[in-house]
Formats: sequence, C-alpha cells, structure tokens
Amino acid sequence: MARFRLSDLNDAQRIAATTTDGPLLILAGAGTGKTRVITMRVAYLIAQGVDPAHILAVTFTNKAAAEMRERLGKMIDAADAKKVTMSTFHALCLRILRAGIDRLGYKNNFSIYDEGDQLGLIKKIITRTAARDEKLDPNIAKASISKAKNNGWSPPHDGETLAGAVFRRYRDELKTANAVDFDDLLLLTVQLLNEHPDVRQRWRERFRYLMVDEFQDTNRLQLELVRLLADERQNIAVVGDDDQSIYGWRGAEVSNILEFEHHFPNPTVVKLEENYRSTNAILGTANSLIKHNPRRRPKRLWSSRGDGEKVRLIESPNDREEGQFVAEEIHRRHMDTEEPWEGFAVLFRMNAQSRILEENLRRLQIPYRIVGGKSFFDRREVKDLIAYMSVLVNPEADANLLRIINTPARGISAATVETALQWSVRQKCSLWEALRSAQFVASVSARTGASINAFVELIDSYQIKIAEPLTEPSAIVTKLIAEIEYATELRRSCKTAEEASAREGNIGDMLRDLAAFAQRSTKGLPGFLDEILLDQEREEEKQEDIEKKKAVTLITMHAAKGLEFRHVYLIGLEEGLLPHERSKSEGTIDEERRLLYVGITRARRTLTLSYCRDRLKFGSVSPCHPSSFIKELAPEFLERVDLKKLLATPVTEVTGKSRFAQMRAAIGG
DNA sequence: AATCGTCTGCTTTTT
DNA sequence: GCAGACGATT
Repeated sequence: MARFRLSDLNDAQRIAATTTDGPLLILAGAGTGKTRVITMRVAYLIAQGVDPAHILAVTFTNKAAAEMRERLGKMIDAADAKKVTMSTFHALCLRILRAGIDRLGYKNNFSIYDEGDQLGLIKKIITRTAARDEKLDPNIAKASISKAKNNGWSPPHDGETLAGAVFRRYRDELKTANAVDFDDLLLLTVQLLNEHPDVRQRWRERFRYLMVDEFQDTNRLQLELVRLLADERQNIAVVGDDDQSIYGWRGAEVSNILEFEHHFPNPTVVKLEENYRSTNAILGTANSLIKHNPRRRPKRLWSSRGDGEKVRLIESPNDREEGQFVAEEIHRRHMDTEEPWEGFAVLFRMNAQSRILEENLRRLQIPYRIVGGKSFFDRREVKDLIAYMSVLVNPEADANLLRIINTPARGISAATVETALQWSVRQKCSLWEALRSAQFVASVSARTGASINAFVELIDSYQIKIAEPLTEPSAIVTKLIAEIEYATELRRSCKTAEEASAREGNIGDMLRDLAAFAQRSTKGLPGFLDEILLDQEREEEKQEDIEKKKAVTLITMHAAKGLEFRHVYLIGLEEGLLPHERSKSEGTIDEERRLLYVGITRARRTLTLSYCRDRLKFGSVSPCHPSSFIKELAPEFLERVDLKKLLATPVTEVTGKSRFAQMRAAIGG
C-alpha cells in the first residue's frame, strides 16, 4: 500500500511529480524539495501501474543514489523499490558495457583505470614518444584527452602534434590492456548504443521512464546517452538548477539545461521556487547576486518564513584574524545559545584556506571535520591490494600489473620491466603477454627468467582458483596475500610498527568488505572491484558513521552543494580568490558567481560573509580587495559589522535564549 | 633501493 | 610557504 501523499506537495511540486509522459524539465532551485519530488514521482509512476523495473533514475554520486533509494523505500513497497534502477551515470554505463562491450572488440572482464592509472600510462607514453626538446605536461595531456573524448574528437592520423600522438597511443594501449577509463565508460556506451540497434533496442525496452538528477552538471556524452535511451518515448524527466552549475571546468554543459527544449521538444516546464530551507534575508541576498548572470532561466527563491537575521559582512585585517574571529565566534555562539557544533559550517574557495581555520578551532578545542581532501583509496596498501585483485580478473591491464609485479620484491627489476614493456609495445600486446612469451623470457638472463616464470605461475594459479564458482573470493585473496608475505613487506617498508599494523588493518578491512560483498551478491570478485572503483566515497562515509561527528564542518563551496547548515560562514570573499583570478582570465566569472550563490543558499538561519585586507599568498603578505560580487548583494539584507565592535560585545543575537540558557544552568537543570 | 635535497608552481574534483 | 616531483647521492 502506498505510503505517500501528493497533498504533502505544493502545487508546482505536484505537477512535477504527476507529469508522467513526455519531456519534463523541473527547475528546482536550492532547497525547494527536489529529492522529495523525484522520489514522489517514482512512487506515483508505480502507483499508476508502471512496472518499477522500467524506471531509471540517474544521479551523479553514489551518495545521491543511495539517499534516493532510502527515501523511496520508506514510501513504497520494498520489493518494488528494489526493482527501480537508481544509479550513477558511470555505474549505469558499466552495467551496459559489462553486458555488451564485446561488440566493440573488448573483453567483458575489462578493467577500469582510475586517474592515477591514467596518468601513469600517459607519462610512459610521453617519455617514449617525445623528442629530446619536446615537453608535454602529463596532467595537461590527460585533461585534453578527457576533453577530446567528451567532445567526440578522434586523434589525428598524420601531421600530428605530440599531444595528438599521445592521445592516439593512449587510446590504443588502453584497448590493448583491455581497460577503459572513466570517460570511456560514457563514450563506449554511447558508441555501443549508436552502432548496435539491437543493443539500443534492448535497453530502450528496459528503461521506459527516465529521470536525471542534477541535469545542469551533465556533459555532452551524458546528454547523448540520455537522448539515445529516451528516443522514442521521450519519457524523460530532468531535474536541475542552472544557477547551481559549478562544474563547467569538468566538462559540464549548462546549455544542456538552458536549451532543454532544443534537445527534447515541447517539454512541460515546472519551476520550484518555494524554498523550505532559508530565511528571506538569505534568499534575497542569493537572488540579488544571481540575477547578475546573463544566461539563465529567471527564478526567484522565496520562503513563507520571515526575513530572519540580516546577512553580516565582516572585514578582517588579515586571514589569521579572520580565522581567529570565525573560530571564536562559533565558540561563543555555541556556549551562549547551545547551538550544537554540527550546526556550523565554514565555506571557502580552496582547500588551502582550511588550515588557518583548523589551527584556530583546535586551539579552542572545537571539534571539526574536513570534508574532502585525500581519499582512503590513495593509500598504498589499499591500491596494492586492489591491483592484485584486478590482475586476477584481468592480467592484461598493465597499470595494475606494473603496480604489483615487483611488490614485494621478487627479482623482477625496473630495468627488466622496462624491457618487457618495450617488447610489448613492439608486439602490440599487453605486458602480461610479454611475460608469458617464451621468446621474451629467453631474451633475459636465466635468473630473471626464472623470477618471471614464478610470478606468472603464481598469478595463473590464483586466477584459476578465483574463476571457480562457489569458492569464497575473500579466502582466496587472503591466501594470496599470505603467500606473497605482504604483511612482512609492510613491516619492512614502514617506519613504525604502528604504521605497519594500521596498514595491515586496512587490508583486513577491505578483505572483510569483500567477504560481505560475496554474501549479498553473486557477482564475485569482479563485481566487488566494479563497486569499489566507482564508489570511492564509501570509506569516508564509513568513517563518519563510526564517529557520527558532532562537529563544525570545514568545506569547499563545491563540495557543499546539496548540503545545508543552520549557520554558515563564507570566508575569503576577495577579488582574485572568489572570483578566482584564473576564472577572470578564462572568462568564467559567471560560474564563480554561481559558486557563491551555492554557498549562500547553504545557510538556513544565519549567514556571515567575510573578507580580508591582507592575505598570506605564496608565502608573502599581499593586499586584497573585497570581491566584486559583494556590491551586487541586496543592501536591504546586508549589515556591515565592525570586527572590533563585535569582539567587544559578548553576546549579539538570540540574547533571550542565551539568558534562558544561563538561568537554566544556574538552576541546575 | 631508499633517502635526501632542490626545484617548481600553485582552484574547484560528483565518477 | 609548502607540498609534490624528480634527480643526485649513498
């Protein structure tokens, strides 16, 4: 029985949730109940008799997909909810490719190269290809390859530049390695559906109702994929907000949402403008800023809540004092108003800005958490283990093989590997095939040859074990780790015993994850690898679960999208930082404005903006000017606050509650 | 093979 | 001002 009520929605939301046929564009401003509408729409479709298996909802992050799934589970029958496909673009593509990539000449056990693998391969190709005086930054090459793939460009065949040659070799060597990168997941899926009508038809039959979340962040390939799937029925509902498009630098095309009518003619267009998150002072400030953007769909967020407190604007002498002020004020407000730590967030443009904040928060013993930063998947031992497991599934993926071929040391030196690699390039085969080739092994010393043969036999034997159905993959991998004495290797290579055991613990965690995966899935080791490669967030979430942190949040404005906090501090609002200097030269100031807009609309109750007169930049103090965005903000909601006066006054807002709290404390309960 | 020292060059990072 | 990359050194 349905546990959802359409009457819980406002008029616009209800239209969005109940328009089931034809293209639908839902322009969902910040805090307007977007996820609610999407899940309600899915529930409504099912209530109308649509088979849940025919519904596809695509998101950008695993977190968003999981949240949607959870909410849907509360609304409708659990069995039905399970049948709905909710996945990220990349996970969807992976699924389509695992089923049919052989049509494109790959094997279905292909590996996925992460950005590190990509970079490693590109570096190798550059050093092999470039002439002595030629230079090409691998990171730039990687970025242009990604851009080229997303634009559907092919590498040039002749009269080629170094960059072009690197692109072509990169593409060819990936294929030889039976591997794809993140861009390929999209690119090859589009290619597969384009070139093979039967495959296309199959997936069109499967997914008859499509929904795409965060549509403003889709790139060209993602739009193309959606078009391919939606083609005949045009049952495509997209949700997004052009004002929150902040990933243009990653290839997102705002035009996808701005010109939705062009891609999907005659859509129903619904605007969600009633905001359930913030006060009108905050929304008015946001509206006044964003209306300065030329290319946008006009929208005005409003709330039935009152104006609330004015937005404060604070000037600090320098970044140190800014950090000190923010930390001290959060401390004071927490003490005075009993506002819990997790009600506060400090938002900034670059991660480097978090340092000063951290120091000040630590000094006052305020608990904090930093969102983003380095992933657990960057850890050496985790990468090694993933590489070992990947090699068992697909030994042709050079990147994985290279990682483990001599870890722990087994007598296959870097020089030997280099020779093998050269041989494999000449033979247009994978490194693995080179190692297996009797002809190659004969070309190295007897001793090295023996080491290579032993390694090949090791991998072969475990490959056979892992391929057997009904065997427990985690037991096999555990045995492999023991056989190569990886723990010994860790103890040898770590400075302290604690570090070694911490790393060993990470290995244990991952093996337990694998065992748990095998319990709930039939997809075995390959399935496990797919999951961890496309969900790098998992580990981080786990950590949060353990601590359930009651802490102040430090976060970039990018990473803050989709989150909300009662009290938000936006720091470093200076010309050159926000908007960033580079955006000014690159002509992407509109996106910087949207970034600030995203930051502002994270705040539920109070918002404090701050800039400095001086800032430590590249080691030396340099003067700064207030961001040009500040003068675009509606003056009626803005209050300039003098830092000195503020520090002199012990309690500002919510004095009543503070007194009440003090009285209660005095009474003792 | 590991470690030390110097050089460089500075956003944002869903997958 | 500092991290990360890379080459010279033992």
